[in-house]
Amino acid sequence: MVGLRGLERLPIQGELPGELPADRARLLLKALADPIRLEVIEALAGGERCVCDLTSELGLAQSKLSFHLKVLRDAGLLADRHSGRWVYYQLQPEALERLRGWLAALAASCTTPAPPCC
Amino acid sequence: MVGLRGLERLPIQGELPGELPADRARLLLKALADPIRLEVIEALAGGERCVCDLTSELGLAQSKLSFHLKVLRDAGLLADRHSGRWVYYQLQPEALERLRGWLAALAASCTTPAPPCC
DNA sequence: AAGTTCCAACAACCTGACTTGATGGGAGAT
DNA sequence: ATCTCCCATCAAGTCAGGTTGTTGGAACTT
Repeated sequence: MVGLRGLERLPIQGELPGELPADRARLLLKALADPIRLEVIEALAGGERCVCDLTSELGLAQSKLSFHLKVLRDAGLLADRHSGRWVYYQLQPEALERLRGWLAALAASCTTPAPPCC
Repeated sequence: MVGLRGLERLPIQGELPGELPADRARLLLKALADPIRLEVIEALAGGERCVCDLTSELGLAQSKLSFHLKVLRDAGLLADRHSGRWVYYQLQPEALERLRGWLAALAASCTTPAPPCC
């Protein structure tokens, strides 16, 4: 599997309190750090899409796409919606926003000069 | 090696024009998506540090830390500064900011409902 | 000069993530 | 009921990325 190593089942979906622990940030980053998943993300940036639609647009094997969609969904980056025999996926702006907040916190005071050292 | 696969030597360091192509974003994300590198990043969030300092604080083999520092540096996330026989590393807020911008663009219109499908 | 410390780079090994192909379930159509 | 389509899941194989130990250069000390 993928974005995991012992922390796959923390309560990911419902977590709005801006603060994002490092482990959670790592899960998001790991989910995003794959070329195919980035294509999926960018395809979904325009709005919700169904799986069959993504399959043909990205030219991926169904099994392959399904694998990557699961990784993104487990990370909380995507939400799925079932309708008939189709499944629609949507990018979750909250997840992106939390990651942005984490990045902003890092940048806040990183330019402090180094102490004398050793 | 790591954050690469054919695009390791694009001009990474000097690139302020807010726009961040997907390939570049992927390089940043891949560099960040590692537990050890996240520890390094967080250690540097407080300000510049020398390598020997990081080695002892994170309890890492010198070779291992050097490997990860190179990945982060190649991605443009870190800048190094040599002084005597010491090397100081600093987090680059511009890189973080560019990534934040990329994330913001993704979130902009991702909640558009799906077209009828198939 | 020789010795020591700090750090980067290399080769070989190894683990874990990704790929591939196949199987199975759910929902609609005939 | 049967068939078809859409999608998730599984097992097995592949391979890129990370680890480990070592080597070597640069800078300072004695």
